[in-house]
Amino acid sequence: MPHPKTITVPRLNDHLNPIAILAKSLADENRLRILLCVIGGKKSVSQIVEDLKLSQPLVSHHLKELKRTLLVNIERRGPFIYYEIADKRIINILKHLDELVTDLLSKRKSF
Amino acid sequence: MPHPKTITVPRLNDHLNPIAILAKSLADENRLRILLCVIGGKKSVSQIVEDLKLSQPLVSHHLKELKRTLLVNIERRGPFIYYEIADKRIINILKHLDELVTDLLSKRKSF
DNA sequence: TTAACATATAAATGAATGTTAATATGTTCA
DNA sequence: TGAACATATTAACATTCATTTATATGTTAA
Repeated sequence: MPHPKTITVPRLNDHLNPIAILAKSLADENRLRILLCVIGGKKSVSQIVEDLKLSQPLVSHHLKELKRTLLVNIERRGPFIYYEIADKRIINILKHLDELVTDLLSKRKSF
Repeated sequence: MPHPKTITVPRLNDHLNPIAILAKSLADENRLRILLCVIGGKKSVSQIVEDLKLSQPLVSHHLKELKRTLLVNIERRGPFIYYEIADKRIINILKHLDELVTDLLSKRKSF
């Protein structure tokens, strides 16, 4: 008869390394822009390049990292390669981070 | 009469830099361990050092970064300096990251 | 096959980062 | 004061990382 409330931080300690890897993948502004850019649905690399005004090798580089950390999925269609968000929950996490950082900053001056 | 559902990602795009900075602060396993270490309440540096078996300069260094990104607060009492979590919402965010990364990894093989 | 296009990869570079060892700063108490 | 302790800072180092430039791979269509 364990009470749910007694479990404060379930198993978090056992997964710190993958959590850190995932956080690192989110720790770059251009990667975040790319992630948000493919929220709406699949987009080709060239579409992302055009939308974000970033160089093609830079976008490919970051897409490779996002793919490595499983945050995006790939689909090849003809000469185009389409990327899409692998799991939309990441957007909610970004929203939570945004709320938190906004509150933290409103109480202090700056980073 | 805008429909709520039309707003997909509210304002997230305007805050990508602080979000990335916050994510970077979470992107290190030792910093995550230190964060979890001070969940329960204020802890001195030497207590953290002993709990985590990390060197004192290393703990001080990471605490400085956690403080810079506003994730911990400080209270000086005598020769001791106590650190505590600034906002417990960060724990929920870590839980969400954990759930997500667990699911992602269960579908694929590895990072 | 070749030309044109889409994407990935490689090499190079500067900057940032995590860690260790050594030292400095700051506080308390005798 | 000075000794003992708690914490911070510095210097040095190796490693990682973001970016640019140049080039390679792969696909389609003529």
